Amino acid sequence: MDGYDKYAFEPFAVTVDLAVFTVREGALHVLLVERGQEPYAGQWALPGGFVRPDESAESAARRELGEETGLTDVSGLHLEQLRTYSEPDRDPRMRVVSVAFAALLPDAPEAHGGSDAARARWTPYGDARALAFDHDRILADARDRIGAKLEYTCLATAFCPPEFTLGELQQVYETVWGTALDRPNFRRKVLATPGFVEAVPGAARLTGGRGKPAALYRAGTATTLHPPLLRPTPEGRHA
Amino acid sequence: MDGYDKYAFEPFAVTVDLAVFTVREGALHVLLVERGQEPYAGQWALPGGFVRPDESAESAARRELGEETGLTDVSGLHLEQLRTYSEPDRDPRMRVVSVAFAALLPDAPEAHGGSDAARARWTPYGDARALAFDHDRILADARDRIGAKLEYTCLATAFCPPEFTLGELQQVYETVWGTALDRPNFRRKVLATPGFVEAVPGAARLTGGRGKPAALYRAGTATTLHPPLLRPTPEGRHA
DNA sequence: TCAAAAGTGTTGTTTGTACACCCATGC
DNA sequence: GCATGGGTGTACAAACAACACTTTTGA
Repeated sequence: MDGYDKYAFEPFAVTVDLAVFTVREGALHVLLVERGQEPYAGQWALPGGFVRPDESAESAARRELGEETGLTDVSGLHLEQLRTYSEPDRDPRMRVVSVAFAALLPDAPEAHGGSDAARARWTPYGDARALAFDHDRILADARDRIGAKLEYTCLATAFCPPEFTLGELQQVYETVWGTALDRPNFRRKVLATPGFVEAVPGAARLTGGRGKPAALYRAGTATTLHPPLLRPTPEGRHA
Repeated sequence: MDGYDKYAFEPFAVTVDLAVFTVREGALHVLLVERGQEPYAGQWALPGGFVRPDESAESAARRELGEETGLTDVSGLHLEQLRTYSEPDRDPRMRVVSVAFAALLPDAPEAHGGSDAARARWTPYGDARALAFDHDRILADARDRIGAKLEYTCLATAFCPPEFTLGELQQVYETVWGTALDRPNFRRKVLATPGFVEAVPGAARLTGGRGKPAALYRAGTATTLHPPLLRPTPEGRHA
């Protein structure tokens, strides 16, 4: 920015909107809140709120995340800025610029209507439609981004509890991408990437009672995947 | 966002900042402007300006791009939202939230100090330091993003004129990544990706007089690269 | 005739993919 | 035993990387 011109300055409201995802029962879920006031009263929307004068958008997003999910410690959760939505007419009341974030949760703690949200609910991604404002668009963008980032980052571990099995990790990929993956190959690929996961020595977990107990892993220190873990081409992408 | 509370509403100024890149003489250049006013008077900064009440951040960015570069038609240029910078103290005067964009130009038309910019200048990326505000950070983020997107999108053609040779395209990759690529393999890879480039029938261009004339290509219709064109691992990345 | 840049061919290695198969547990 | 999910092996195919070689131009 440049040129400090008081007359060029126009007041904007700045908000954050959050697309909070989790994997539950093999399906991607997103956290929605029911609006209490007009406009869009009674409709579902992404959680969010105003950025306060003394905080950054990131701080505001993390604060809202705690308020909406009821989690006491959200410091370790994955929170990622998506993009900013600034169409002049996106809010009928006034000029509101919204910084959108995507958050990934290991498992779904039951949401409780927080602060200013009438009700909060985990909703299967496919059922989240006709949201308030431009939240349909934001949600779709968030999902695209998450899916793409699974390919070349270690993001998937953010969906898992501190200790997890490779089967659980694979389920994250399969759920977000909506495709089945070959287990042996997935396993090799993950283990061949240094820093993606590290074994928890000796530990094992029974997977719902049935089957052989699986070894446990923790998230590693790496953040990017080289080479990437490409999703099977759905026979219609370029290349 | 949720909860229409007049008291929660705080006025923010919203600006756009642009990291405008071009490849010139085998080096990555970025467009900088010299600040005329305090704060940071006399220092270099990224071009940008206030978002007007009736336009989106994208519109503002494109408007500024035209004003700063002096280009009459910026409609076809690549403009991409990076992220939003919202630290409370990033501007000493007041609360300013800035939406950052990266723009890619085919070749460097000489910049002329536009509207509110005292002077504008193309600067080699490495020489762009000690910029005003948090622009060092924004610029570094922009460069990282561009480099990463070359791997899995067709972005590189945005650095090229409407018709270009494969050698020119390869130079874009080499310049942004700072690594040499094997020409035969690069060529095969590009041509094997449907929609990346399409041949201009019959046309050829002499490359600075010397050497065999090269075939000309246009940007194709694809936007993503599958599989990606990974940069040589600099022996220190994960995996 | 040489340098420079475009373009083609070839070969060995790596990676990915699709399986078949064994292991440990609960019922 | 058998179903279920974890884990290993293997063989074929595709992709990648390195580099030798040919072609066409200007000087």
